[in-house]
Amino acid sequence: MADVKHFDPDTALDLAMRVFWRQGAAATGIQDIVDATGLNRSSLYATFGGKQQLYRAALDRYARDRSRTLLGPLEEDGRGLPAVHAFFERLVETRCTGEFARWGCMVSNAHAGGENGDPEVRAVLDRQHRRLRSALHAALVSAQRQRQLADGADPETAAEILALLAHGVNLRSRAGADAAALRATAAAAVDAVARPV
Amino acid sequence: MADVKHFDPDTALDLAMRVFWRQGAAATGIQDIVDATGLNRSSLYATFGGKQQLYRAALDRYARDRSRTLLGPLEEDGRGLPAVHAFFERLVETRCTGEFARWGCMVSNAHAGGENGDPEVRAVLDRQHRRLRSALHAALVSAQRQRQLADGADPETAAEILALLAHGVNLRSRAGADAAALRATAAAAVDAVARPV
DNA sequence: AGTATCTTGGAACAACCGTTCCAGGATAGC
DNA sequence: GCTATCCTGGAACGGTTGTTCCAAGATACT
Repeated sequence: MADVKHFDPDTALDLAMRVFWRQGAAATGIQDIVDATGLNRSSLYATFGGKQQLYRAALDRYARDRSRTLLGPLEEDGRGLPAVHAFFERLVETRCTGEFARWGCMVSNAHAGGENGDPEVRAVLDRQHRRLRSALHAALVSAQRQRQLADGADPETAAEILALLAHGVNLRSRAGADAAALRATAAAAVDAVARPV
Repeated sequence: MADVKHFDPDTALDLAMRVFWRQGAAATGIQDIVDATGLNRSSLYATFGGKQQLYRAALDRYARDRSRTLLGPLEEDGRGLPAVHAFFERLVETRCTGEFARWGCMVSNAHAGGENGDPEVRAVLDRQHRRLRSALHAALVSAQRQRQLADGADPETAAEILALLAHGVNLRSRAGADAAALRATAAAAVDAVARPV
């Protein structure tokens, strides 16, 4: 009965996540994880099971973190259109600072990379996309109820457009994009879909 | 004076491109290229120089092909807004058929993957994005000149929004997306940005 | 203190990575 | 038919991949 680890699995997962985030799953070796966490191979395998399972755990952790800080407020904000605007401002703000500016969004990266070959990874990706889409949809329906949308506007279509746009914003290579310009673009897009033909 | 290759470098590059497209650069081994092309390692290295240079050549070839069939018509179509609509219909159409449906767009994949660490790769990506953006911009300016846009519409912003949207459409993991729904979404987006506040 | 149980460090594994090398085959000019 | 030149096949390179194994260390209970 000496099942006390010499490290904190939670911090280790956090460090591992950062490596996968920066390099992608394919380009990351176990050695990189060992170097980053300071853990031993044995401990890694005993705790997380292997590279692929560790990547899954890291991606899941990232997705939940990101959902909490980005989607949570949108889901709880009942103001309608202003809530959507606030969401995109948060998105662009975080997108252009710190690790996001350098590495893009780990979920969006996984969407485009070979990582999505794994069904379990794909499940996380789908979950995240559905949650984004439905949060936007709910906010837009709320906006419609508060008469903030032009007559004939379709919350369904608008949510889909904005969800795709959010993915475009998240692309890694557009890291150098001007934050102010991106903010203006996103705001204009929200206004555009709110006042359709 | 026996500098006659026993194979066609062009077909070989095409086959290699398909492998890189499907698997990404990091997940593709030289062996995969050997299997796909039927060539020998020696011939590969003598002709293309190495893995990274081969990937660059493949990406460049893909980008040019795709530009020709997708962006070319947009650049030559002077109808304005209908040209933009036609572009997105072409985009969604190809996006939902054949290899594109299975593997996404090689350029968009590279945007999100570790591939864009290479400056030369990034150059190809930037070139492609600029061309997309400026083709959309030109078409929207033309639309404005033909009074197809609402007063106060900004072709600059609209082009940026639509370029981001195009990237979102191209994401690999959204492969199973319903073509008709995607078409409708894209069309609605074009109409939305054409008739702003 | 003794023992059982888990964790840790580090070596070792086979398989594969991108790349290089060289002998032998194929071709073109003489 | 000979020779010079390039191309091809395949072995081989050192390094790295993800994973496994085991002895040694650390802890908690009796």
